[in-house]
Amino acid sequence: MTSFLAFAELCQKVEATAGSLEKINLVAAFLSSLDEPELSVACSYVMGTIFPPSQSLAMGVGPSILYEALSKACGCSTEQIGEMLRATGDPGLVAAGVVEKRRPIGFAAFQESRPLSIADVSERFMAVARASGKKSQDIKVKNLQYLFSLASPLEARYIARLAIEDMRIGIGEGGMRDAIALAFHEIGADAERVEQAYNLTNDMGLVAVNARRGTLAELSIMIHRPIKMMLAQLGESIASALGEIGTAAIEWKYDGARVQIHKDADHVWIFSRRLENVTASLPEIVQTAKEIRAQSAILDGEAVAIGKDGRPMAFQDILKRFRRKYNVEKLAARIPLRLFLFDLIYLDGRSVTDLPLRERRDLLEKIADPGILADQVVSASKEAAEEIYRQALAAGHEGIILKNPASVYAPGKRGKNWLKIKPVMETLDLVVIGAKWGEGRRASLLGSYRLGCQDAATGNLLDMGFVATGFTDESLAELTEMFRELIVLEKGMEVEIKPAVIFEVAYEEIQKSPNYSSGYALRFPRMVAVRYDKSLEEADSLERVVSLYRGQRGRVIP
DNA sequence: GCTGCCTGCCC
DNA sequence: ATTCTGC
DNA sequence: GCAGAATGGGCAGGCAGC
Repeated sequence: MTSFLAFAELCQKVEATAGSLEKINLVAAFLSSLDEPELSVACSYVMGTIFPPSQSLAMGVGPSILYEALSKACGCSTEQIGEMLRATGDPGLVAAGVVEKRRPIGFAAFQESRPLSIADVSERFMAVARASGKKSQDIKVKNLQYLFSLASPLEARYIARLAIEDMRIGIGEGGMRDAIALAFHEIGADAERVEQAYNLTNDMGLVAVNARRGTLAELSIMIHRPIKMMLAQLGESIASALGEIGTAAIEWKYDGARVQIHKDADHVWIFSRRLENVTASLPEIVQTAKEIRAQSAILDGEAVAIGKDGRPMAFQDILKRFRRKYNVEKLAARIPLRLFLFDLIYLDGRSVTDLPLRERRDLLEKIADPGILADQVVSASKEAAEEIYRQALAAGHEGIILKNPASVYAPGKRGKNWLKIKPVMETLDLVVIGAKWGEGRRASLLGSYRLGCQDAATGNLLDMGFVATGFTDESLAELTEMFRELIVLEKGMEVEIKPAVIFEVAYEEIQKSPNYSSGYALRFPRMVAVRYDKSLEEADSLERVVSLYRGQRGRVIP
């Protein structure tokens, strides 16, 4: 039985190591020392996941519950915790610091308590996840409290990060893949096989156990078990994408939500991008899938809300359908979803991932009606691609995807065989009116900035959300120093800033917002330039935001 | 029973 | 989702 | 070029507090 302290020490070493090969060596050596149940748990934990998606369990713990548990376990105030968080930018260090100052527990109690094992922690996490109903928050808190009251500072550091499933030690799916391959290579594991097994099961613990037993090959595609979806990479331009791919299969990039449909006779399951089972929310997609002319199949596509005018509804409307549990039929009538299938993964008992796209498409066309297929044009012509792009945007969608017709279906891969092309939107010049202190690599830096537009009628600034990407580490440090002098108010992790600086901000779309005073917010905002040359009065107005909002759907490329 | 906060997950 | 960064 | 980290808006559901 391995102690949790050993796991925590591993995490500490991995976190402190810069080189990825060295990290992988450390993890691999640790994995080799574990028994089977521990191995399964440790693999998930190192990556910062507690439960594989197949278990349909969630911790239900975020910062709020974590800090409540910490304050109760150690007898400190939430204010103290807030201060430590601002100073360290790391929930793990907060936990370690708080546990260190924990009121000492009685000597007898200390003597009796065994050191925490990996299994102990895993049991408590299970109890946390299972708690539901009245008083469930208390149960979650009490279980975490128990762990923190027994933990050393180092253990607490990683219990805290695990509880919110955010490890940040530099090992993700790729690192764990390599570590498992290294730990069990003598039994026939290699990175390729490990990755494949993971992409087909989405459960790293299961993969590790099978790697150790030498049974990786047994993890194969099965109906009802979702597999990782193939993803598109951002292409630079239509011309460069055609240059890479040559003759390409060109499809619209729909503004919808990805669905993976499993059909077995009359049974249908639908999985989302994160491989959640969303079948119950999407009855009309289930119905549509039943009409597929195959005994069994796994299909890939996009669910899109289409309004009465035949045009796509706002993405926000699609969100009202996904994961809905109540009033499903009522919402389905108001926000009907249409299915656009673009790929086939499995057909009548056999995986077709190894077939080239063009053959998968041929099979797909045989089993599905044209009405539920994404249109596809195979062409090497830049003009043809540009015309499809224009049509997609005019129809209110995001752009196009160019696919290599000779490529296999690569689960979980984001590669050059699928390239997405999206328009660059206009930018807005917005006033920085607030900020939030960052965490992790952005500890003690302002890591996120609140933006406002001018309200010409009143002369007030109205906020329209935050921007937190587009900064280099260097620019973030400079901006923090500059804004430090402009802070007018601090509360918690947020600060209010004297309006003086203008950010030029790019975005994909303007959305209606119930959360910001302007009534609008940006979808995927990113900072593209600090406009030192612009004065406050030159910031964009709400009027301009509204006019861009009205004109953005069905946009025409000049 | 209503409201607001928290969490997880869609992009 | 987007973006930056270290390897 | 890949993998990891740090961060965005908005929705439903679940729960707590009133």
